Amino acid sequence: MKVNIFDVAKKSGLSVVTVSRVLNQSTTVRAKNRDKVLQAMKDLNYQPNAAARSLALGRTGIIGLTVTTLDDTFLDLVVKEINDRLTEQGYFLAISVYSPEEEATHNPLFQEDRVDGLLLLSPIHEEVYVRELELKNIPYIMLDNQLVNPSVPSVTVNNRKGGYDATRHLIDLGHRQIAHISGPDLFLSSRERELGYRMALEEFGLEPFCVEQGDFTVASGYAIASEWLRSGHLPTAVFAADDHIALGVINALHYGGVRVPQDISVIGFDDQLIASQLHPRLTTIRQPAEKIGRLGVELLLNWILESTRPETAPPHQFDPELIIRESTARLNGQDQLLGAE
Amino acid sequence: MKVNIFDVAKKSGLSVVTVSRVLNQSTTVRAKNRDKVLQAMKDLNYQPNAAARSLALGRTGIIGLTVTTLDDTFLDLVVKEINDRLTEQGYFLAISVYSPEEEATHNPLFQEDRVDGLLLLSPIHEEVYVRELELKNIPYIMLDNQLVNPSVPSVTVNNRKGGYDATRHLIDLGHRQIAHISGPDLFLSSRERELGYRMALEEFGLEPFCVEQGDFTVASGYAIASEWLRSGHLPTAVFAADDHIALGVINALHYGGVRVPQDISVIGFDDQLIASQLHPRLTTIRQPAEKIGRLGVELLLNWILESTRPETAPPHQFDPELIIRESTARLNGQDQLLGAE
DNA sequence: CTGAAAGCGCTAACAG
DNA sequence: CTGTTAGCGCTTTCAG
Repeated sequence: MKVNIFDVAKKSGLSVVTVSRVLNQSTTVRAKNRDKVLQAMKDLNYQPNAAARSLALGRTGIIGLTVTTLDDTFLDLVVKEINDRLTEQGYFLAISVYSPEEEATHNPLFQEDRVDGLLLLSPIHEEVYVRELELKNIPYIMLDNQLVNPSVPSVTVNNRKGGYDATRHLIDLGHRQIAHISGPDLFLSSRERELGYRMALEEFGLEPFCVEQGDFTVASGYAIASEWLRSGHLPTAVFAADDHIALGVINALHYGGVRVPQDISVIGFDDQLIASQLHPRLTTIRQPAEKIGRLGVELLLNWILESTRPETAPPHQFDPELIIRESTARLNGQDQLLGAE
Repeated sequence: MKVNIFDVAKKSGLSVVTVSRVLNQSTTVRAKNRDKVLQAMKDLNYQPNAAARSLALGRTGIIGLTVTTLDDTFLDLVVKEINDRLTEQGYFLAISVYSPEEEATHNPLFQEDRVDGLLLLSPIHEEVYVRELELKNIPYIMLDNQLVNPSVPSVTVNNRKGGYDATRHLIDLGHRQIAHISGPDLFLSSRERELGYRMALEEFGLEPFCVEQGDFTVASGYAIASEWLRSGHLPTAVFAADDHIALGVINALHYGGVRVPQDISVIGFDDQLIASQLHPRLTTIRQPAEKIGRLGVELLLNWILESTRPETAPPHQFDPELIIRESTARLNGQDQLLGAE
């Protein structure tokens, strides 16, 4: 049943080496012979064995990617970019979903050398993984990671600047009573976004209206804004640590008869697809997903091919981008919406 | 640098065979020797080579999964279930994202025998893949596929029943002017959901209020509902082919001053996470993601291990489930919301 | 319970 | 341009 390279050699009347050469697009094969080989392959329905190939070559051609969830626009974009770049270079991407609770050592991507390198996207307990990877000597790049460890190769987003820009946008619109709903403290990105918020306020001699802690879900934004409505103590603008929180806030405000952006401005973070489609279309901070993916692949492949660990200083970091849509407006604005995207 | 099984054998003073036995949890190794081997492995930081293993065993232990996108709650749930079940069985899941435009033959998962089997989740041009897989003789299962080909092993959802149940729910609430926004005609699921809708109406001697075609996006739902508002010709209830469309409809209606569910009821399909968090929390038809994943794995593993192609008759199909939340209510209901989940 | 030897299927020198 | 010959690292008979 299983047909191998010898069968093809026999059938084509040539040697296995020639067959192998055809397989590897070697140019040193006479056209006539190549055709013979190709014909034999087709006739026998030959499928080269990847394991044998990897063993002989000492490389698998596979790059692993770990993610914690799939239901997310940002991840989707990063992954698609990675996939495209990798395919371009003749590598194949294998994604593995793992829950943060699982032990790093349990992830089969780490177990044996199944991959030539690893990309870790938005990892949670990255220290554990780093230790494991260093021990196993697998090239890897952290993408959008949470820790700031100068010795770990990583591509990150300047969340502080994002937080600053978001807040600054609100200030520039005339707002002075600006609330912030943060993400879980566990995440550096949460802390950085909040820091950016505080920096912007400080720069203008403003105090935070209030800082509540959310958890990157619509429900948390909804609950917090509902509480504001109940207490009757409302800010004029809100910077939410992510789009889901922002959607929850807008949703609650609508229910409370408060208009966005006429009465209250709301800005999010991430540029989730859905947030750009629901009205008022959300003003937000977009993460440069493609750039992250592209650079990640570039650094990793370079490490693998040149076997030189990428420089970590200066850190590879991208600035996020302010996307102005319809959920923010000038304070007391007479329905004066800012330009949409 | 690279340490192999021989190094471990030497270091532990035993043979490679014994080391191999330890590696494979063989019970026929003296405890003392096992310890020696394990110690040597640790000392040398030994990593078994997956390629060599696969080559010798004739199997990779990897199951491939192809998806077209990642940004989706349903896919996320299915994938997580698959991942869990596979891990349980000692298999490893490798996900591959591919655009429908790519040729099946370009997908590296298909190229060489890298995987022991393949799961195709919500495939688009499945015929092409089927042909390829059959040719290459790779065990596979289609999950949530669009074509009804009785000879192809697949696990699907009864979309017709889902469409029927959704519509029936609206009818039971007293609605008679029920509109439908379908998905792209290309998808069997779209056509089936619409068919279910028509069947339910017919059963009660009702005519469709209207059937518009959407494309599974918030924007399409928004546009269509906006058009209704403009024309002033509104149904009392809407069955949207998916949650995103439903969200768009609700969003547009809100903007038009029409209340959901008091004035118009809206039901979706899929049970996307976000739709259950935004208010009014969406009444919808939930697809049995976990069941699909579980059965898919079961059938595939059975095929691989017993080398018997799964039965395709009767078809493996699950019924979706009506989830009643807040976006549907009795016709002319005095704010009479149905019970929430 | 342990080990020597023969592959698994393919590629990389090195000759011809 | 083509073929012979060794491995790549691991598992699996089959003896001991």
